[in-house]
Amino acid sequence: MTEAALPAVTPTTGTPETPEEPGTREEPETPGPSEPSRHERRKRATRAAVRDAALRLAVRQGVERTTIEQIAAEADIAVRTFFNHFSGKEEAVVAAAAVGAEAFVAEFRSRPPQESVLRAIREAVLVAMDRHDAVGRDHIRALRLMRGTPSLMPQQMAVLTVQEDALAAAIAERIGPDGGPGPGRLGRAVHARLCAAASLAALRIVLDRWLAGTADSDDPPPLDVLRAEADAALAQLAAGLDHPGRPDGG
Amino acid sequence: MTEAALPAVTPTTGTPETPEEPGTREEPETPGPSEPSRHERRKRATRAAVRDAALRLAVRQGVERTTIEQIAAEADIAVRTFFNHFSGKEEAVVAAAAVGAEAFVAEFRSRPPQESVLRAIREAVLVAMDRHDAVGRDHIRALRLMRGTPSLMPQQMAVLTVQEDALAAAIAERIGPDGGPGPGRLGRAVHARLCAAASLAALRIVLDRWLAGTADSDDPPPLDVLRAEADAALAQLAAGLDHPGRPDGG
DNA sequence: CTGCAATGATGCACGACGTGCAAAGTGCTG
DNA sequence: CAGCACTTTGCACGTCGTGCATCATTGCAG
Repeated sequence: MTEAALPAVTPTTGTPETPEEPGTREEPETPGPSEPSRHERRKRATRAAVRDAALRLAVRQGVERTTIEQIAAEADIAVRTFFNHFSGKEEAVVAAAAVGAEAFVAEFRSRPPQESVLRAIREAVLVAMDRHDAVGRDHIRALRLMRGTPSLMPQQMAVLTVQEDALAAAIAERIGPDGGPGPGRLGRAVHARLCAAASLAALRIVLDRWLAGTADSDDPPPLDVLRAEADAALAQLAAGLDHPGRPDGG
Repeated sequence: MTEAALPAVTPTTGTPETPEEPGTREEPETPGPSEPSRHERRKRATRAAVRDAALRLAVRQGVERTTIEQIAAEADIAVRTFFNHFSGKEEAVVAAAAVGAEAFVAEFRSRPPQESVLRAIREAVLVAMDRHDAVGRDHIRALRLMRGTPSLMPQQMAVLTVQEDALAAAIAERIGPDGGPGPGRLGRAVHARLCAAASLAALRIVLDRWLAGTADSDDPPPLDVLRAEADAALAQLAAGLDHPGRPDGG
């Protein structure tokens, strides 16, 4: 399981956004039109540092015993700055869960256009899972933290909603403009969002079950079980919830 | 639209749980085994009073400008007591959204056993919507508050999760024990939860769209549009997301 | 290079929030 | 009635959240 394994509910204990040391990196002469300014990059780096510090502390000592002051100290910022980035510690802890989701949506966008929506989602999920096979202890601990801390649940669900937005937008583009063969009685936007929401819910459910089945072991759980269940749940959505076991035909 | 119209995202501005005046109600000689104790009834009444006060104040002046002290005063309790019931003001405001959901699940449970899962859900939704046809101004205001206040979203999603639990349990009972004809490649529990989560997501999405379409009007929105879209979305889940427009056959 | 505007970080103040604890009030049982 | 369980309450106090002004960094124009 990797950072990009599943949207939303998959935190990372490392950061792909390495905080930049001022002055230690060679600067391009002129930033390209789509390249973030230094301001923007520093801001993102600070945010990532805070997010990762929050998760580290929460894994180490539990969310309830983690204070914002500790997070700020760990990230080497002022407490006041913490609130420039997050509304509270739960949001910071959970923010790590969002890290891999952009890659998942990008993978979905790059699927061949002839694949059906749910087929493309299924493939994107499998690709994301296959990206790395290493399952680290720290990673499992973070997942378990998320699952075992009720106070994190609202923010986890909120993160899921943001990702639902992104996936729905990608699906809407895939379906194409209204008037096409697409969504039948539902409008395109509703259909896209329905696919996104249902798929993400399926992934959430499957991940939760998988983690539940591994609660008492320090060993990395069998990833192929998770992979198979995710695929089966998505296939079920494709084929129809009133038709259990039906081949999805997608 | 009524209290029981849709699960989770439908608040009420009145309370079906009338706070009891101590000493003004005749007591049965002995509480039955399933009848709540007075302790329990008082606790529930307090909770309902707080919840309703929170929603009233939030509708009146906005969530951000509503303090816990105001809510406590409005509900005539101590601030300390507020925290015996809710973790924060957002949870209190959103708690009203959960009021009608038990009735919806009960309606689902009472559907004829030969109906498919999604058919039973569809029928329960339609029954719940038809229970009352009056759409009050206060009610629409509450719905719009929920939609227009980002800080409420995590707690709204959390409420949805609780109701997903309840609906999934009901669905699992309906499906029957594992080993039956039921869920195919997915286990019974996963299938039940998948149905619950996807259905509730559909209702959430449809309600959101409906409210978006009524944002600029004080008039009650056309309820039959909401009814039709909810039914169409659930039918789509029944028939398969990769088969837009397919009759659901359920 | 200098000046200026924009932006993020920071210190500070202070009201609001969240929690533990003990006391008071209420309800139930024997 | 006494004892016990449960809910509410007052209080203390650390933590949190926000507004505001200042500082530091960055990017741009002249």
